[in-house]
Amino acid sequence: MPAFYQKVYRLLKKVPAGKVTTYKALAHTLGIRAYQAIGQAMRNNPYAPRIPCHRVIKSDGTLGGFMGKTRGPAIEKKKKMLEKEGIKFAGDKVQNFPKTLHKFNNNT
DNA sequence: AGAGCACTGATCC
DNA sequence: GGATCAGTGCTCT
Repeated sequence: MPAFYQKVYRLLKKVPAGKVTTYKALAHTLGIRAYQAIGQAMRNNPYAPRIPCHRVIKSDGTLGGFMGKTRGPAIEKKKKMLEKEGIKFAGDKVQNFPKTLHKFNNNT
């Protein structure tokens, strides 16, 4: 797979449970501004269960879209799953978003 | 070479 | 405040 994907997955695996990250953060950590490229990596997601793609949300605090549908029943399940991890939601958004947001470490 | 993407920021209304 | 347009960088066909 492309090195770019590996970077995304590796960073994503660094995200602990009970926390989430955003496409913007991932892209910025990778040193790019193409947030959409992150989405493509998620869509491929060869490590589905290993890669917590559901922990990746939009910078707005909303989950955005996961299963190809921006608003579907699937995303609601993901939301519940995140809640079980300790993440709280304020309606359709994440509570304590900046606190729930995981920060990546540039120095590896 | 061309189109696309699970986004984001800016502009228009 | 909500919806649409444009931009972005990388990938696939």
